[in-house]
Amino acid sequence: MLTDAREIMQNQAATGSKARPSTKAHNASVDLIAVVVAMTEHGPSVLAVGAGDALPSGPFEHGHRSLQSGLRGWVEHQTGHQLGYIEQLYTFADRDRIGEEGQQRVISISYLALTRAEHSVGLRRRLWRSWYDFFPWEDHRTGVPTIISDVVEPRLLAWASEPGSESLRRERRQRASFAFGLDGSSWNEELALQRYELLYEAGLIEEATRGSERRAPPPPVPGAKMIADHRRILATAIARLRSKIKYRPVVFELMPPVFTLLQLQRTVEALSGRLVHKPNFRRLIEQQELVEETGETTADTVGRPAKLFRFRHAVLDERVAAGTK
Amino acid sequence: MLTDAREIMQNQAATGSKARPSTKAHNASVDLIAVVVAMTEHGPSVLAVGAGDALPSGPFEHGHRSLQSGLRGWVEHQTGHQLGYIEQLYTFADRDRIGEEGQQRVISISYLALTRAEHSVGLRRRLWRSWYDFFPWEDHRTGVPTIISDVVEPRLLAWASEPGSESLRRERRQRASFAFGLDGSSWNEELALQRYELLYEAGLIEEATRGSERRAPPPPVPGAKMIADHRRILATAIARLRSKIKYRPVVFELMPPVFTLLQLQRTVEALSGRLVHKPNFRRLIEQQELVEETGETTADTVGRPAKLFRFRHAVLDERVAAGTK
DNA sequence: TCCAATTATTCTCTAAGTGAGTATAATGTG
DNA sequence: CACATTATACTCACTTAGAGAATAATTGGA
Repeated sequence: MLTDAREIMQNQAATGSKARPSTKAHNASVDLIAVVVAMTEHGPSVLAVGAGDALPSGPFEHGHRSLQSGLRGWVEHQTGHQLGYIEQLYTFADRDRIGEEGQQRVISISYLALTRAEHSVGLRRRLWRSWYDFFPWEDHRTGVPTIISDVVEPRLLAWASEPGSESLRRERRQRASFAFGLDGSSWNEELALQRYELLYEAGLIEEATRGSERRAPPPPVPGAKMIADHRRILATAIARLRSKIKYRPVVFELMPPVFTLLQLQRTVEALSGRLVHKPNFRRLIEQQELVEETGETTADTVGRPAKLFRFRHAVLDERVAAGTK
Repeated sequence: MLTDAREIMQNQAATGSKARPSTKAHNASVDLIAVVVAMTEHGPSVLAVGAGDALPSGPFEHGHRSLQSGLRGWVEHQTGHQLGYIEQLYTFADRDRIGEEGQQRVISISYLALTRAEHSVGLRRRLWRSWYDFFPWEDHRTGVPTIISDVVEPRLLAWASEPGSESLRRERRQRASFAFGLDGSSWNEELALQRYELLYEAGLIEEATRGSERRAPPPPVPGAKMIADHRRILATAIARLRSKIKYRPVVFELMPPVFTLLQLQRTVEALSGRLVHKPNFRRLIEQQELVEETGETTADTVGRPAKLFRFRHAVLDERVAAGTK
């Protein structure tokens, strides 16, 4: 069907400067990359492979019914994890990765998947790592991390003071303040990607200085590195998830079937990287009718026993907006 | 760089059932598809090619610096339009479109682009069509369109009454009510994609009954058809744009450099398909400081002259959230 | 047994935001 | 100069969101 459109386009393009003489199909290899998130004892964690510095990924194959099922198959077969929720993140073409034939480019399609760590089956090699290992400046649950005032802020200010036009310097200072909540700005947890990109641009991310050996790069800001652009993809996933939990009930994909409201709150806090007001959180959850009581209570720990709840799957049909803002 | 990751994955996969023996690259051809939106005299319009039933699209080429610049190049050279704002929509692999060699699949990457119709240069063949030509049920500016109560609702209810389990029928009724604001539900303009998918699933969209000639399809609901899945891509774009204008100042990409507040309001209304309260709209725009006065006023029409405004481009740096909710 | 510590749960208060209506101002037209 | 028309300003009720205080039900030990 689409051939019609392409022919039309090429006929039109024939009058432009980018006209292509032939109808030869243009080839690329397609990679599927997954950011698989689960809650572990170490906090919000991501499934890593290799030396713990790579996201699961694999080529899109003919046997795959669709992109999404291809990804699902890869992750399930490799790690024994059933992915509950899958969402496409972004598609990009890496300019620097030309295949040997020169006629090949790599298209990477990245996904965010949510699961539970217990869904792990078998003993295959895998690694859950807290995403704050990769982004230590993103965890504000116990206040603004010291790394920001000790390392990030001075280095960004140094970068913003490099020789150049005054307007460039002011713009850099402004972007740094905005992204990291410096000066009067407030911290916005959804800016995870912008923060990573800013540090990358400032040369403070290890991945940014790989390959180009022109001059000695400045020592990078703390945070575990990843191969290729995987850390950027992870930052994209974090930003997307932090935004999404506010208007869609996706947190429950990370929860056990039955949980207390505090456990739910802790999960939301772990994802967003900041604490929430407990009574307000409860009010929000209950007035949205996201959960229903099981009738049971916990007895395991100290303090008053908490009621147990389960997710009301019916809300998925009932409403459009429902989340944990 | 990514080769590392892929090798790791394949080593792991070797223990799974989907192990692939070779490292042979998997090929696909990549199509870029653009939904180019502008305001014309006919309302919110989309750039169509061919018989007005196809979105501009073209293959991703080696000369393209990136996917986005590839798309930009295609559209600019074909239509003379400068695309201000480009945003990736979705990437999908069409199962039914296998290339002649059998070793080929088509990956389509769709984009939403915003421009102004006046940016048109030259006389190349092109066509602006109101997007309500394709989705007549989406325009609620003059009340609920009659097509909903006259055609959509009865046909959907008939579909929801087909033989099957009672739970299936109830679920269908519920989805129809939710998507189209029937019964007690209220209309939600952001559900454009869900509505199209529901009609498609119910066999009421012409594209849904193409190819399969098993039995006589029911007559489709009014609305211009498009080739392949282009109408679905357009629905995705509409939904995305209707959502986005609420929290990001993207409307201004569609506005002339200088405009009145009423013109801005009419544009927002045209996009969202519903009327807004004029005083509240003004209050919102002004308190967000999205615009600044030029000092001039209009003199062209009847009534009190309106102040002219221009977009404050500074807001793009200042804030994260800024829109026309 | 009873008090302290701990966690759960409910309420209140306030500020800010949103939806809807009303009033006033400035222009052109008959 | 009344009047239609569009622009602009103001008000009010209602809902939502942030923050703190108060009360309830447990466990662990003095």
